[in-house]
Amino acid sequence: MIKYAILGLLHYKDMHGYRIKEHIEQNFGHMWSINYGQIYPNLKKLHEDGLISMTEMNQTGEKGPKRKLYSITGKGKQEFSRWLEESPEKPMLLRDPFLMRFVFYGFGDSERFVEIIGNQIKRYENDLKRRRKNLKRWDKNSIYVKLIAELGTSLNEMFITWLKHSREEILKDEQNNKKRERKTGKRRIA
Amino acid sequence: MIKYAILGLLHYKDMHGYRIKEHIEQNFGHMWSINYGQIYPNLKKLHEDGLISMTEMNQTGEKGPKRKLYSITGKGKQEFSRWLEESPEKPMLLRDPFLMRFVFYGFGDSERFVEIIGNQIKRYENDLKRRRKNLKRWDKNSIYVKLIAELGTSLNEMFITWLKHSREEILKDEQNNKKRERKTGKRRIA
DNA sequence: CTTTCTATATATACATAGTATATATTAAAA
DNA sequence: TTTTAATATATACTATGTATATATAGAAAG
Repeated sequence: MIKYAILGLLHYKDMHGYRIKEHIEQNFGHMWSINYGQIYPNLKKLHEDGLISMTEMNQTGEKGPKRKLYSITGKGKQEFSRWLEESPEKPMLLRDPFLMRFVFYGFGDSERFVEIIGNQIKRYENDLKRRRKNLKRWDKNSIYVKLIAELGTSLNEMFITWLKHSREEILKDEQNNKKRERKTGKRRIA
Repeated sequence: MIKYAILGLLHYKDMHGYRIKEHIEQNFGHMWSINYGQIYPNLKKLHEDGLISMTEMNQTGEKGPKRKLYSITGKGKQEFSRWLEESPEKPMLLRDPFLMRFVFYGFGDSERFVEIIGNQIKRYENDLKRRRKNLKRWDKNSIYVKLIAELGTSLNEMFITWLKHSREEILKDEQNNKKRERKTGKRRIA
């Protein structure tokens, strides 16, 4: 999939590897991240397959070694369009180290987990502030990029609501458990 | 992370590889999927590290080759608890072949994309029906498992709303573009 | 009664995604 | 003139995910 993301960016503008990462961070950093370890091997593969072409640049007055500027080829544009108009097979995949733990929170100390949930709420409330501030920035972009940014804030809002709801439910559940313990205790004494 | 998911399931109950997949599909199939290619190598590694123990079973009256039943060890429980009480570092990661394409829809034929968005809406509306039906089933489980199921439906609802909103915005944008074309056409004639 | 089918069960090879780190170049700062 | 910082590319390694191979035995078909 990253292959096509890179192809799409080169469809928009010629770039070298370092610039691709910069571009993604500036424009999609709120939802997507990428590493050089994914970029350079993919550029190499795309070049071998003839989907992109490469020119070594002799830039002056710039730091660092020579840039390798990549352009999408005709073949590349064709392959990109083919992919773009496919109806995607696989469903959305949500991976999160917090949610992975959440499933098993029944095995541990609920007080600690209420604390961790608090941390998550803080994190995503900060994210949301930043996203809302950036939303206006996308107005000049294509509606598609703007809509993706809107999805980001919606997801964020929904998740915060769910986190707060979960915290309440866990605290309620904990109090019920304590009550039950007290009752059992009394019976034992009696 | 899968390492800890498996450890968590074995914390709940002794299982062999095949059963682990079955269990995940029955209980978390709506949000999580796993393959034997992830399960068996992980079981092997966990066993080597002494976090789980293994007994070959001599089951009779059952199909297939001998099962290898795994149990979590004391060391495994310790390692699992350590992980469980960690505050997760990395943020949520949403990966979706549809959203990856969505970013680049400005490069292609909007009519085709409206069609694809329609397919997505159908898919997630079916998912939502299934999820709502299953929600009651989680009442008997731990509140954590139940809350995760609720998150699933919330995410689903939010995404459908966003898809419908996006479809409208794209159609509106298309009409604006056509109007602009007609105006430019007139000017050219005049 | 023996071949074929199906479900159970384990295992490995391979591809893709993601992290960590090594290396080179040059401008600017100390 | 050595060090630091930014630019730029590249590779090694780990984790995740897909595809496929292999084995066993009950059930069904002929």
